[in-house]
Amino acid sequence: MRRYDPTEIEPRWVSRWDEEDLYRASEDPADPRPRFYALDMFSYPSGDLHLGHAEAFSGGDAVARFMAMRGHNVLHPIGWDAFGLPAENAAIKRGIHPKEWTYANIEQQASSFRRMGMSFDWTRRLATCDPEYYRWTQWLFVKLFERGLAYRKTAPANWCPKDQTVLANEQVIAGACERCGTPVVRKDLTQWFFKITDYAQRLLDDVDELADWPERVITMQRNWIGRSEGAEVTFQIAETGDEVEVFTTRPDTLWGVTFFVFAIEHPLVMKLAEAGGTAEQAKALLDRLQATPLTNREQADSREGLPLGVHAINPVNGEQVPVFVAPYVLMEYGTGAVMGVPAHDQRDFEFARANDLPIRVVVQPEGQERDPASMTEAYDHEGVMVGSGPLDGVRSPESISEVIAWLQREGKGKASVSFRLRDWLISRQRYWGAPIPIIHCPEHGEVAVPEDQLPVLLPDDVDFRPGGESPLARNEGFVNVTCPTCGAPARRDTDTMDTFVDSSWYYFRYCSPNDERRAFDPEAVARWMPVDQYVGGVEHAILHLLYCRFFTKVLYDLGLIAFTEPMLRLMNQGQVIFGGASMSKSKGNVVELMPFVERWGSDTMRVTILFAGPFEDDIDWKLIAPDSERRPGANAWLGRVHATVGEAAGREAPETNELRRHTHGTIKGVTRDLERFRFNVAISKLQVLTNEIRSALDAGHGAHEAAGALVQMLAPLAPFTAEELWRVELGHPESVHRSAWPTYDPELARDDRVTLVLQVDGKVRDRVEVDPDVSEEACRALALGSEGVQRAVGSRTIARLVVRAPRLVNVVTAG
RNA sequence: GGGCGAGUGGCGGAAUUGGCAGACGCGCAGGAUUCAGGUUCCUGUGUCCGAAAGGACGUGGGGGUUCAACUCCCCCCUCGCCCACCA
Repeated sequence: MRRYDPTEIEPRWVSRWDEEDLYRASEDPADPRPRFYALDMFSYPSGDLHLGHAEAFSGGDAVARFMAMRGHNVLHPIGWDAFGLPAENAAIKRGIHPKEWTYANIEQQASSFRRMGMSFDWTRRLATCDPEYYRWTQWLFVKLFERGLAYRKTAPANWCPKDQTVLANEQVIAGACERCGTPVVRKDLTQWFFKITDYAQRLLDDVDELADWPERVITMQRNWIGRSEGAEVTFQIAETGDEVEVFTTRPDTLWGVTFFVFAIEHPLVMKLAEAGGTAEQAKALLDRLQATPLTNREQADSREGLPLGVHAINPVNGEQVPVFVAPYVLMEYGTGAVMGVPAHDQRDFEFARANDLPIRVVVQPEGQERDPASMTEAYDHEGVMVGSGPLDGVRSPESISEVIAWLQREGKGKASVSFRLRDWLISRQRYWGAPIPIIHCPEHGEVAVPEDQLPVLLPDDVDFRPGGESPLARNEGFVNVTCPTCGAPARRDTDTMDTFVDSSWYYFRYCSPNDERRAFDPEAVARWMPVDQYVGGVEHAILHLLYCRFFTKVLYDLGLIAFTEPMLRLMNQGQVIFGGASMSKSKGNVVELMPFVERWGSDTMRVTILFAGPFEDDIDWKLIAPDSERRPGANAWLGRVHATVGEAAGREAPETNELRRHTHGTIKGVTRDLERFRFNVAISKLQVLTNEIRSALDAGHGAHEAAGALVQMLAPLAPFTAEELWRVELGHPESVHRSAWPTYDPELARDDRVTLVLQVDGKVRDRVEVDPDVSEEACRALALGSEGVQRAVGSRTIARLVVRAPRLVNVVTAG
C-alpha cells in the first residue's frame, strides 16, 4: 500500500480513461438507459482555467457522474464561447491575430480540463469561432431574418470621436472613452436587432414552467421583461391638431394631469417647437442633450425641461395643459410621451416643483386630505377619487377599468400593456465575430446570403484594429460581392454578431455536433433535449438565459423542435472570491488553478471547493485556503480514505451491524444530498463514514461493504481517488465510474436504537437509548423514572407530558 | 428609490423543515512520533461559574405564537445581490 500521491495517480487515470473511452454518450437507439443531458455553461477562452471554472465544473461533473452511475446515458459536452471583444483586445495588445490567441487559449483550457479529469464527451467539442459552427449561427440569423425577426433600424450608440468607434456601455468610464479618455458622444447608427419583444408575453408566461429554476433567477427574468398593465390615452395638440398617445398605468389619475412631456428623441418635438415659436431653444437643448453620452443621462439635471409653447388637450375634460420636452422621459419605453400627474407620480411631482407647475390631487387617501401646497412628495397609493367628474367617490383601483371603458367608448384610448424588454441589438462594428450574412443590393435592399453559400467566412487578412467602421469594411475582397437575387454589384454587410447570439443555441449543436447538413439533427435533439441540468454563473441569469429561451421558442415556431423551454433545471454556482473581493488581475489577487492542481491534485481542489459551503454561495478562497504551503484539509481526508480503504481491502474479518447500518444510512443520505446539489453535506457524511470505518478497523472488525460504498459515493466528487481505490485496492476490473450507484437496505438504513430526549420545561435533562418502535407509554415511564428529570422537577407538580415517541418527552411543570 | 436574499463558535458551515444548536472540517491547545520544521496519530475546544458532578447563558436586536423556535408571525438593525427616471 503506497502513500496517497495524487500527482502520480491522477495523470495515470487521465490516459487510461481516454483509452477506455469512458465518457462518450451513447447514440445507440437500442440503449435502454434513460438519457440525461448535463450541461455546463461553456467557457470563454481568455487565459487558462481559474478557480471559478473549478467550482462550476466540479459541480457539473459531479452531477454528470452521479447520474451515469445511477444508470443514465449521460451527455456531458464541452465547448468554447470563442468570439468577442476580449480576444480582439488581447490580440491588439499583443500584436497577434485574435484567432491565434483564441485557439491557443482553447488548447490550454482543454488540456487543463483533461488534467482535472472532467467527464466530457470530447468527440462533441466545439468552438463558436469554428466556421463549421458559425455557419449555422448565420443560418439561424437568416431564419430570423426571413420571419421578420431580424431587422435594421437607427439607434443611438456611445461613440468615441478620437478612436472613431462604438463603445459598449462598460467601456465608457465617467463619460469618457476607457482607452483614450476622450469624452464620448451619442451617435445614431443603423444597427441590426432581433425582435425579442414579439416574444415578451410568451417569455413571461412560460416562466411558470421553470419550476426547477432558482426563484431569484425567475424573478430577475420577470422584472427584466417588465410587463405593466394600463391604458393608452390619446391627447391632441391644440395648436397643430396632432394626436399623441401616452401609456399610463394610472388612467384613474387623468383628471390630475397638469402638463404633458415628450422625450427628446420624439419625432414630433421639432415640429411642435416651431408651432410654439420655441424652435431655437428646442434645437439648442436637443443638441446639448444628444451630445451627452447615454451613461451620463442619469447625471444630467433630471428635472430639466423646456416648454414648447404648445398645449395638449386632456381627453377626459378638454383642459389644455402646457407641453414640455424633457430628458426624464424615455423614448424607449411606452410611447415616448407622458402625461404629467404631479400629485400622484414622484417624477412628475419633482418636475412640477422645478418648473412651477400646478399640482392637482385627484386621489385622496381614505380619511385624510392632501393639500398640493403642503405636499412634499407624490401620493401614489390607493384612495378615493375626487375632482374627477363622474368618478368622484369611487375607490381608485376600481375606477381604472371604468376610465378605460369610457376611453374606449369615446375612441380616446384603450387598455394596453407595456413591456420593459427592448429589442436585442446584435450588430457589432468589430472584427472577431460571426459576419452577418446579408448583402446590400442597390436594387433589392437587404438580401440574405443563400444557405448553400454559408458560411460567410471571416477573412483572416484584416486590419482588425478599431477605426471608424467595422474592420471588415476595409477588406475590399470581402465587401464587394454580387447580389444573390440579380447578380448586380452589391456590398456585404460588414458588421458581426454579438457573441450572445453564438451562445444562444450551442446546446442544440452538441446533440449532433458534426452534422454537416444542418444546425442540428431534429431527431438527436428530440432524443437529448431539453437539457436536464444546466450549471453556470448567476451573472447569466438574465441576458444569456433569456436569449436561449427566445431562440428555443423561435425554433419551435419554425417547426424544428417540439418543446418551448430549453433548460429544465438550472443551478447557479457561487463565485470564488478572495479576501472579500472578486479576483481580478488589476487587484493582483488572482489565484491560479493549475499550480494548485499540480501540487495537491485535482481531487483535492474539487473536494476543497465543493466542501467549502453550499454550491450556490460564494466562497472566499482566503478563508478556505489561507496558506498555500499548508496541506489542505481535503487532501488529508482523501489520504485518510486512501489508507483506510486500503486497510479494509486486506481485512477478512466480518463487519459489525453497527457499521453496516451506518453505511446504509450514509448511502441514503448522500444520494439525497447529491440529487439536491448539497455537495458540502454529502462530503461531511462521507467523512463521518470514513471515521466509522477507521474505528471499526482499529477495533479489529472488517469493513468491506462500507469501504466499497464509500469509494463509490466518492466517485462523483473525487473521481481519481475513487478510481484508484476501486480498481487497484479493491480489485475491480471495471471503472468505478461504470459501476452502479450503491443502494441501501431500508431496514438497515433505519437506526435500531434512537436517542429519546427527556426535557423538563423545554430543557434537556436526560437522554435514553430506546428502540425506534418504543411505545408512548414506555416513553412516559422512562421520563418519569429518569433521575435527571426528577432532579429538575424537584418539588413542583407535573402539569402535563408531551410525548413524541421515539424522539422526545417534554415534562411540563405547573406554575 | 424598488425587488430579492442572508445574519449561527476564532473561521467555513451543519441542524431530518417546529423537537438534543454547533454535525463535518479548518484553526488553536496539549500529548505521541521526528535531530528539527513539515507530515502522521491521539485528546480537548460555544461563553461564563465550578476541581468535578452539575448549572446558567447562547443562533444580529426587540416583541409574539407554542409544551417546545436558528426554524413560524410582527417591528428594527446590518450586510450582499439584481434592477434603477419603465410613466
